[in-house]
Amino acid sequence: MGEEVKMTECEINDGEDNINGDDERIAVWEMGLPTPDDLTPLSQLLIPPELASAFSICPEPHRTPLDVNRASQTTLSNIRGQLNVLSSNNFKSFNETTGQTHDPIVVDLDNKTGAVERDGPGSEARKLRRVDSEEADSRTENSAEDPSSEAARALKRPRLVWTPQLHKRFVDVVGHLGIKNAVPKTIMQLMNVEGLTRENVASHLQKYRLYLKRMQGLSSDGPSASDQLFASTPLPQSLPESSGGGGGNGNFGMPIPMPYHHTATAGGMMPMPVYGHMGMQMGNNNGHNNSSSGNHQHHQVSINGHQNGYSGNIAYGHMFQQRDWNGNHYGSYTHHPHQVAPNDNM
DNA sequence: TCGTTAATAT
DNA sequence: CATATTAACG
Repeated sequence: MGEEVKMTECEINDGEDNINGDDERIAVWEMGLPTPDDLTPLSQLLIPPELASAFSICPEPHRTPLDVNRASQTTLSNIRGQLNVLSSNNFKSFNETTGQTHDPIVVDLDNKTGAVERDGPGSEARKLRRVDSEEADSRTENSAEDPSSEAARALKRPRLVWTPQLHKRFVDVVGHLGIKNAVPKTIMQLMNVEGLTRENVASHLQKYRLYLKRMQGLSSDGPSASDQLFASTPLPQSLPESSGGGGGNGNFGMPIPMPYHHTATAGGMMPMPVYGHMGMQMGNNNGHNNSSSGNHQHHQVSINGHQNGYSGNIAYGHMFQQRDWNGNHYGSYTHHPHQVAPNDNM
């Protein structure tokens, strides 16, 4: 069923530096926030792949700027509240290690299998879709008709792929909050990734915790080959979060990003798509190596409108598996359902 | 309602 | 088999 829809969208805001005053802090945050204009509309919103393919229609109205705006405001409000409550974690520069900043996360919507193919020039290669006997999804759009974007959202959401970037954000936020405050909702809010749900975060958090536990249990460190994603991220020093209300906690702060424009220097990171390979799985870390040897090209319609945003991206969909960046290949892909490989640059 | 944890799906 | 989603429970 779920065919693959890939989406990329973006929206993370970036923060920078620590500020002391709450007000100031907030102000900064606001600056960093995507703001309606920047937020940009996702290119496509997730739409049930099946529906899309069945009807060959492109997604709907997704979120209109208004929606985004609204969401943004909501987030902002929440964040404000949190900032006040959270006391202070001083936000600091974000990635000192990587030296990268957060990018807005982009959710890439791309359809692969079933999508809108109709136009496709030769896209005959339709992977065979299961006989559509009844696959046609009985449920059309009648039930709830809320043309609003919410409805669309409500419909089945494509499988979220935690790209390294997303995970990075996640880890950063968790580290920032401290174990105690790191709960799904808060994390989700701070990540400020559009399209990311509490459930998504909760699920990932679950895995993350298990990972940490494992790690901790097993002697020092040695990121097993497994946990590709986690292995690449620096473990937060789980410090017992202290701050409950007070003020500084012993936590180091992680920053949550702000307004910086990413310099698109020659680095080679652009927000684009590297769809090619790599979903996640890195044995060790990084380096971005995406050579473009990639073969698959999808158009990533990223509509990034952000000016300063950073972009990370969320990805849905399936993709072929990950190959190696360096030369290692993983052998496990028997039949991978789908994964989209986003671009990650951490 | 939210956060966890277990089960189920892909 | 790994990872993400859905269900169940406190």
